Amino acid sequence: MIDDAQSISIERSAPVAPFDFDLTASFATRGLERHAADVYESEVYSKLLDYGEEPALVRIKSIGTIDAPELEVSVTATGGADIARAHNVAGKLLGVDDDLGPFYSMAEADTVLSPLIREFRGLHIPRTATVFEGLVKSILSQQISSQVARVLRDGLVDAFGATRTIDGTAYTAFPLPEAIAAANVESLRAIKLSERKATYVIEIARAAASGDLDLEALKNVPASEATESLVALRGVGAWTASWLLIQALGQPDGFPHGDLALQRAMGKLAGDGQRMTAAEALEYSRRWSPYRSHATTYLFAAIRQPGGL
DNA sequence: GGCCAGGTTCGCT
DNA sequence: AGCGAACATGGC
Repeated sequence: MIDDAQSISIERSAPVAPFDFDLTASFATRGLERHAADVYESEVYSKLLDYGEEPALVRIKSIGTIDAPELEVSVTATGGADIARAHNVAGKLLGVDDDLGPFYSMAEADTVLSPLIREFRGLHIPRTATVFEGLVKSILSQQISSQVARVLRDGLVDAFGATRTIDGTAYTAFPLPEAIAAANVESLRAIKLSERKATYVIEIARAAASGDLDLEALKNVPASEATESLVALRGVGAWTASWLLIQALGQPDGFPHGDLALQRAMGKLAGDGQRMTAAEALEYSRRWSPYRSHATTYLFAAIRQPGGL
């Protein structure tokens, strides 16, 4: 393979301790070497970022410890990529600024959470590179098993994402709204989306690409307002919106009480063993407010473990 | 082979 | 407002 022309910029950064690099990177990739546009292998977390100019490859490795964390972040730019922007996004991908302290203080006294914060100490909340990425991934995940969702996400990235070869390895970025906006329903059906999901994703991509919908702006508004805007989109309900608060918008108190896996986990950990209803899960979760984004993340860390909840 | 997965919308009462 | 059906695919 022939590498594209490139320049490299390396910076060090210190996440807020405690920070477990392996746990956090593994959570971002669902324990896989590759998950959609994210790669985590040989102790390096990497992701090709595409903002419409030339893509930039971010590579992050740990050069510290859980209690004295330090990261080395390299940005490899092909052509005229925006290196400063890539460095800025890189830290957010693994939630380096995420301060676990207040959550841990609350969770220590909680019968459900206290074992989880010990088991997953140093897990930060990963963030998608763009709100669009989080939104599309969430829509693809609706109703189906995580196995099927993975097939859909990988298929979408492979079909519509920009690819660059760097140091002999091919990386693919999450597709830009423009790329999906230009697609048709049939091409998304070909990668196994239902006609309905295909329609929703194309509609949202077109709104984002045209500028009618400014998803990034949702990072700067209150959670209730962001939820209202998201739910107004066809294909987005309460479950999807709450996951976006957690995974894309950086809100502290998101809670997807409609989530079946979460309801099952809470039934086992805090109930009679049977799955909680959505209303029961929501009611129980109030004691974790305003740290429910963290609570959700730690519950899912347990859920996703082999043989987990 | 049928049923269920990390839901949502649409069309009926 | 509330309820049921349809949706697509992979695993058990």
